[in-house]
Amino acid sequence: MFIELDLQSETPIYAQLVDQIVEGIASGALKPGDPLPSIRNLSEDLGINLHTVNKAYNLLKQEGFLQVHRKKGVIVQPDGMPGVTEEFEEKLRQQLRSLAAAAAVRGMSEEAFAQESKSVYRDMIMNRGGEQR
Amino acid sequence: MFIELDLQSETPIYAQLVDQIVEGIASGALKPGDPLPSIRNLSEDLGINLHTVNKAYNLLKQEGFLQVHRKKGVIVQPDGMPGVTEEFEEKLRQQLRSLAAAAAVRGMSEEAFAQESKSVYRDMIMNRGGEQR
Amino acid sequence: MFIELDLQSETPIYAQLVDQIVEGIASGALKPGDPLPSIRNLSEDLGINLHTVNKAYNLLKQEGFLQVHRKKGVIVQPDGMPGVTEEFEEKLRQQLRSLAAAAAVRGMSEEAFAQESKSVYRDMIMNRGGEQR
Amino acid sequence: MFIELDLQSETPIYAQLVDQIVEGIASGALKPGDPLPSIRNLSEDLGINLHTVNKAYNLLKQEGFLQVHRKKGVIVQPDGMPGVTEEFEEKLRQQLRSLAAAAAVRGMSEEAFAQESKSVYRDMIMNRGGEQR
DNA sequence: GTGGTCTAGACCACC
DNA sequence: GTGGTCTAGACCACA
Repeated sequence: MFIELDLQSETPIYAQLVDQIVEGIASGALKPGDPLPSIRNLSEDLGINLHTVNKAYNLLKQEGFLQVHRKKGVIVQPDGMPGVTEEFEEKLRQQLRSLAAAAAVRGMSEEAFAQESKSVYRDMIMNRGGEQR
Repeated sequence: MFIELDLQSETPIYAQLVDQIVEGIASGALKPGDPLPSIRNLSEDLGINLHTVNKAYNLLKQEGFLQVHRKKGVIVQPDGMPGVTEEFEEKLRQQLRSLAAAAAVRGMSEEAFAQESKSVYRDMIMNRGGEQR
Repeated sequence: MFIELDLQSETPIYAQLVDQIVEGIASGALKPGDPLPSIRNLSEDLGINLHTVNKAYNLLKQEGFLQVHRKKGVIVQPDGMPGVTEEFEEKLRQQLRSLAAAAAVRGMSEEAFAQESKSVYRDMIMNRGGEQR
Repeated sequence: MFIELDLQSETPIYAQLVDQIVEGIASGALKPGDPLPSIRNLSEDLGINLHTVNKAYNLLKQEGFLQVHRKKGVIVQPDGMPGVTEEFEEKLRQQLRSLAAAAAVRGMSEEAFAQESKSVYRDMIMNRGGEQR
């Protein structure tokens, strides 16, 4: 589980963290029940502030992707991930619309766009069950 | 071409403006050469600040989607839209990755995700050549 | 709308803030659409840190009691408060259970307990429509 | 007398313990003079730390709900439970106020709230004299 | 001027 | 040791 941050990026650090952890779960690098580094450890490793990590963890907890366990610390949700809610679909569609519009205007075809989505998804999932950590 | 702003949204107003104009172009509601409302007019209509509209127009100009003429005012790029640059593809992929990860974690299948992308694109394009304004 | 904090209390400051704002809404002292003091103003007035107020506001936003409006700042949810969700009922019952148990053990009767609940609710609502601010 | 802990809950384990023991007394599952498991036994059964159980027992002793004997070990207060003190009433009212406010804002009526309180109390008491352990 | 983000450093409750 | 809370002070994007 490697995390790479771009401190120059305009997307906030905590959001990058959230993204990468979610991708870690999606790719299978992080499995349900797996422990995550403690806030302090991770913040030190990444050279960022503890509150920034805390914010990311909290967001993921709210979304139901992580649990804060009294004994094990922070772990990946072991009791089943949240499903595809109405709310999520709405947000997904809205973001896709924005991307699709930009793609369409630049001349990318419907097939190309769908293909791109498909391959991105596939690349992410690819090595499920593969790397353990 | 109707523009709807959500003043409570987390996405800044200027970004919503950019999105909706791009979608307008993608859908065919706005065609190359079509005039856009003046900064002053649009800002008044929407009840927002001049600077906000200005920022949106400037971004779109930079991306090559709009032209700003002294005489004709702001018009939709008539000389061919920018194509699919390497830079754009990279940005697209990165955003799709984030969406795909969230979708995958929530149990949405590759097909469902690709299908969603496809249908969003299609809905947007649907009435090309249709409504003029 | 007066807010009183007990800095010695073991309930965190941000939680006291949340409570009092919710009580303000319940009592009618705060009406839908009403603006709340800016984070900086309130934190200064109360002599606490800006982040503490921010946390309270954020929690209330998440719960749907407040909105962060791009132009008006923070306001009381104007589009209808969230209803009685399954989740809320569960939490309510759990907390009532704890209170009821302590009351029962100390010899407070069912009627007395229900009566207490009733009168507390009533006192809170009492001057709805009354004080404006 | 079964105790169930939720290690993910926000309420500390010792507090959950306190709650459940009080509920046990209220429901009649634990009667005055009844013995409670030794600290060591209970902590092992629940798979938690000695200190945690100890803290819970101590709090209950301070409140007058338990007695700790050198010989008999820990037993439920046989000499009459503490009554409804001024202090308790104040705490009760304060907590009810917080709950009532949240309920009111979400549109729960005074009757519904009082009814909920009543039924929670009743469910707890229901099988008094019933199960022994 | 607003909220959002980030840092640095501190104390505390819990386990 | 863990996460949770609070403070102080800073910069930035947005409007």
